[in-house]
Amino acid sequence: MDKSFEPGTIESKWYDYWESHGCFKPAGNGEPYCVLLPPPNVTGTLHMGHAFQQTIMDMLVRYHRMRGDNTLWQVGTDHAGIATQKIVENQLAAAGTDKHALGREAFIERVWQWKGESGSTITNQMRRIGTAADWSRERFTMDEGLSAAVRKVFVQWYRDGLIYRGNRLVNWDPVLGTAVSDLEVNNVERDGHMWSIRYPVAGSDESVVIATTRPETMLGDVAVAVHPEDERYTHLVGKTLTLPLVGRQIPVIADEYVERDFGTGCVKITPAHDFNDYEVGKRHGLENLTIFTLDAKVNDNAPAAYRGLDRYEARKKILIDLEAIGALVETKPHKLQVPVSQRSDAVIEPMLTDQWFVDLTSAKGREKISGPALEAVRSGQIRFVPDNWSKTYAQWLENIQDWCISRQLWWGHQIPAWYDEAGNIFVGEGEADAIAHAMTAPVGALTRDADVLDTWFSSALWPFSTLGWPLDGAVKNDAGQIVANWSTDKIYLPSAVLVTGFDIIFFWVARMVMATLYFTDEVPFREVYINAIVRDAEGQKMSKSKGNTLDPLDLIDGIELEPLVAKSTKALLIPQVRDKVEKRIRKDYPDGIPAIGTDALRFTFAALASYSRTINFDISRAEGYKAFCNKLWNAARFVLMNVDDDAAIAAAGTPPATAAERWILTRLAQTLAEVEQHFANYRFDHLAQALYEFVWNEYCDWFLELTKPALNGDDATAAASTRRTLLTVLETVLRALHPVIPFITEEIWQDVAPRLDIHADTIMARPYPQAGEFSTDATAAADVEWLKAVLSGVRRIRAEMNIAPGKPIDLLLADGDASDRQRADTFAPSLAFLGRLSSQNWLQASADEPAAAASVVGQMRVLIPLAGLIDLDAEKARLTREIKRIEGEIKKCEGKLGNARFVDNAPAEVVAQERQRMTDWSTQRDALGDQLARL
RNA sequence: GGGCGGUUAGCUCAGCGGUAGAGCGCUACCUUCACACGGUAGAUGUCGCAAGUUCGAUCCUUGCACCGCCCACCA
Repeated sequence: MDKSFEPGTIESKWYDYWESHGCFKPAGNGEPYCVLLPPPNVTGTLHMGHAFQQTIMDMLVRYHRMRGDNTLWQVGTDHAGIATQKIVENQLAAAGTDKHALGREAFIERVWQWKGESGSTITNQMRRIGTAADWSRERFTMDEGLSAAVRKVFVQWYRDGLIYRGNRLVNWDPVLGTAVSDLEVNNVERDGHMWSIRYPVAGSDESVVIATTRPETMLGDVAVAVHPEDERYTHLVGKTLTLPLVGRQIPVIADEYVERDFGTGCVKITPAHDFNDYEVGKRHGLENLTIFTLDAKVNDNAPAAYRGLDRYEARKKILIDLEAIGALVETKPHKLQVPVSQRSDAVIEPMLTDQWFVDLTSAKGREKISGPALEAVRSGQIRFVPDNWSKTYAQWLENIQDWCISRQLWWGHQIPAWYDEAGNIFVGEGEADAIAHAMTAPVGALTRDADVLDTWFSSALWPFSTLGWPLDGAVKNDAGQIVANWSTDKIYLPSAVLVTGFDIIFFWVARMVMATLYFTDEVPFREVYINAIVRDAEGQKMSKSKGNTLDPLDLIDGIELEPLVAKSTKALLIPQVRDKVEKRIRKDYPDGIPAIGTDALRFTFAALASYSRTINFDISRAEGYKAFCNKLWNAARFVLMNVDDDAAIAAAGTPPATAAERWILTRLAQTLAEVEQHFANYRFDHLAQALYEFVWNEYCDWFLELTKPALNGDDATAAASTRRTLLTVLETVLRALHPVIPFITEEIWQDVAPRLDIHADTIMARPYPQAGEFSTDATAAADVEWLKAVLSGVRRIRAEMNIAPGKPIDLLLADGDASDRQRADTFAPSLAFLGRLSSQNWLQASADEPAAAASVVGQMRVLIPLAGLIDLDAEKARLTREIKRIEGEIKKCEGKLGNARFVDNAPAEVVAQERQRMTDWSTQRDALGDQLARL
């Protein structure tokens, strides 16, 4: 083995081996355990969030597979309608053309081509993270089987009366030219204005003043509303106003929606371009007057002067014109929330359009779809981890709106609906099926609906569509192999746990619950683990324009400064931003990013994965875990070095010969028990910490050191037994660590396992270790604690008295009892080796006590004679300091024990514990006090 | 407006009713035959503020302050 751990050389070797040998496929007759990968965008690239989330899934999958569960990690990618279409549209634009020039069919062909080129980028990146996913079952949301599932679900919901088509006000993205759902709209605070405009009452000198942030929409006003009990205006209700600039006559209506205290208490009503106004309009039977085209220009319903103007140009002109006629009463700055499309940053324009909806709000929609989804979480059939997210989930479902599922795009699942020349709707899996299920025969030719479905519609079916539903056994991959069989694969439903981010609880999680319950009567998963969001070391969101993103692959492989700068600034078009980012990177990573390897990156993710909702990724922390990998590596080197060919190794089943072995096996069992708990609770941070501490602070710091005297001593039995225990604990802890750090554990295990006559192709094929496999020994544990205490005392004296670490010293023990004497005998070689002692003796009762530095273990004094080593004053000062500290502790104990209410009310064991503490401190204080007196 | 988090060592975070912890960083000493990606010893905290419950509160309750996120938004 090399002197230090070099991750690069082993990672691809083992990944290729595992994948090509089918190690990631479900196997065995154990309990089904399925994890669904949230399918990433097919043309995307891996970011830190993916890497973190996938590491968590991979740890679970590897753990359960080793536990013998029939484990399936279902992977795949999402066609990501808008995102993917946009990329290809940008490519076309760069080439000086556009999708309309190409035509729909050619455009879609072009997208498929792009998918073919870049679709495996992210899955190959996933492989670098080490993900043990069954790639032979990889799916794509637009593959044949999933498309069949989409059609079947759409048609079934339609026939069950749960999908409808309607002309509704929807969030319209005028740049992308499509409707988007409520969830795809962000409200962003922007500086704007509030304008007050005077509307004259027809045939009167009176007028009302309305306030608006969007004066251009006045072109579509059909009323002005006041509160029914607002006495300022009751006399005007029912009267008519003349809409300035337009001249149209509009009524004054009364509606409780109006807040009397806000503005003037008069609200202009534009039902076709505002969601609240739309509701008011419905209540009052008002006309919906659309005044914008689909690309947000003023249409022909407006006066000629404004037609064709963009909505913001129209706003300017209208304000000028209002000013000119004296109708503009006031202009003041106003902060407002602007609805912005997530995908294009365009300001959303509410538009009346024909769209398809899933009914989630009618009595039937609630009973059949949204209600059961709510109930599944309320009843505990689905459990959120951490639990508080179930509240978020429930509140959204309680206030849910119908789901607008149609998108005016080309890339996606085209809606299986046709229209005849009379406008009748025909829905079916194909044209013939649609006609066959219709009440009436079509009038003339059928035309297919041009729209596609929201990307999340197909994602919602992921839990069962990937298992082969509804084309049982008929879906084959390019190699002609069947990828999924619903009749046999449905054992993986419900899946065990969904690992995902809170940002898609509504987009995805809730919709999977709705669809899966409806079509399979099963919940899609039993648990939902909501992982944290990854931020930079300062807690800032990672963003390319800030220059604080990290590419997980750069952490794994390392990257020099110049390539890092080049890559981080490449896509940035604004020079100021580019300069800022470059400056930041040169400051943050003056030497580039060191290669830490996949294992260290994964360990870091595990160590950061507490229940908190954000994690701040700090490279220095990752470097620390790289050191851990190196530590493990070198521990293995030490072990292997000591079990070379002719070294005797005790036979399997031989009881451990030394207390040190019994102690480390005890600690191993305890650690494994903790690890099992932490896996069950998804506390990967505690899991990582428990294993880290065991390996470093116990196995390496103490056990390896304790084996040295045994390995080099005369007792052949002890040496042989020690070799077996060294190997056993190492082999076991490698398996325990494998789900977290798969590569290094496999690499080392290959060398270690054969020494124990364990033969398997891969560590993945071996069972996960269980606490019960190792017997515990409380006596041995206490013995080693004693040894550690004595050595700590000796080392502290050395350090504080400035005795060179390598200088041999004499040890004198005094006042101990029989058990101290026995332990001193047992551990004599260890004490000599670890304490660098030239001699160790018990102080004879009759002998004069030499001047010595002291520390106390229980009843026993640990003495280092001072002669020639140190001066008395230094030791006196040291003892005085120590006694003072102990007296502080005693004072605390006295305070408690002197309080009658504490003694009376606290549990007996707490009081007993406090008394014991008091005794221990007092013994120490007395012993050190005596020592000081002697000096 | 409704909801959910957070505030603990210089930094990043665990702990959550009974002696304040980890990693990184810091100080001193040590190239000892697994490892300097190392070893040994050490320093560092009125656990956001205030009141309450309790024998006892970093931990429970209430209020407050600051930071953050989600949802809904008065035109």
